[in-house]
Amino acid sequence: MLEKNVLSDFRPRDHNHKACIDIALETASTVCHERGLRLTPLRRRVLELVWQQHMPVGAYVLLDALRKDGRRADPPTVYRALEFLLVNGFVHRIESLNAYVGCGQPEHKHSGQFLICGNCNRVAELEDPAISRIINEKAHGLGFRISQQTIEVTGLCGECREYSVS
Amino acid sequence: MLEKNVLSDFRPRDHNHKACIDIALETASTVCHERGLRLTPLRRRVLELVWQQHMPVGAYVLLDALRKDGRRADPPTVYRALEFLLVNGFVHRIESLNAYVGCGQPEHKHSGQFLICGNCNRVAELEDPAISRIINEKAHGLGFRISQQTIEVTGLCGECREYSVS
DNA sequence: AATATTTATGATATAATATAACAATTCAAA
DNA sequence: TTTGAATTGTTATATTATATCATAAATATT
Repeated sequence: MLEKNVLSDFRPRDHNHKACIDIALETASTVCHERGLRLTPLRRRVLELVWQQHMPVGAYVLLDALRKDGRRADPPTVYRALEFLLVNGFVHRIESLNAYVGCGQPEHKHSGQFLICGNCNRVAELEDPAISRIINEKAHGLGFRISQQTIEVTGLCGECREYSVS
Repeated sequence: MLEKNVLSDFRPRDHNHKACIDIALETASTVCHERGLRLTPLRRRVLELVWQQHMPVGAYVLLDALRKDGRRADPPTVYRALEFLLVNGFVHRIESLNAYVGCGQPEHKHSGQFLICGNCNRVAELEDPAISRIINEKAHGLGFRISQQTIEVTGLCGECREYSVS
């Protein structure tokens, strides 16, 4: 079972990933309607491509995929779509990888707390108030006002630990 | 007074910064001697340049500065020096800025927890065990084994808050 | 000290990531 | 249905980083 502070856990290799994609697209569509945002075919396609796997994906990988669609695409095409998706919470940027990953909870704004497996490259996203809170406390104690938290943890996911040497 | 979990607080604009640089270079020199590392003139100079301010500095800014020294320098020159300084803990990389900042505590390995002022660009470095611990706990709870934590918080430092609109 | 070995730097080229700027098109409001 | 705004097309370029091989400097070995 998924703990409530885990927005997305490491997904087993054999899960029904099509459902993940469908839900993400459906959610994005709904949220866009609610907010008067335009999920254009391009933006929708880029979001779908980001969701191809539960791994961060680079902008130029997305660009190549768009070209394989037969579409004319240049860097601004994908960066603008990513900008839209980022600003509206449909994807997060993984700073330590210069890459992008889908977010299943665009309904409410959050920075995301990421566990990144260095072996299989899968990502889990947490949104743990205890983590945010303690960082907030420490920052406030120094007179700092937080606008954004970047929390990216690399290591080995449970599955990869089992197959690696201790 | 500096709390013990704050490796370097936001420094007042009028502090004796030459002392910061001197101490950083002296510390690096000592640590290198202890560990059999070679703090070559180039590496020492790059470290000195990183320490010019308590702000993250980009690789190409360092490159320009090396050239102003009259030295022949190309990207690999500065990236190799940075690699040495990073691996040995004399500088940290700020992932969200693609930039580098000096570390005053190279004696023991740590990832660093950074508060980055979006107004004045100064950085404070924490090493707060409570933050690390809670992230560790949550990660372990998901079967994840951490190798590296990237914690970068952007916002406004106390001084800049005072001069900005609430 | 002379030579061999390792480590560091010089030098050239190119890869990978990202943005600026302006034109054309599409969408939506009036 | 025109008008204005938002989106995408298009070209160019900026920014960040690495690969590779040559040279030089430092250290180790004889």
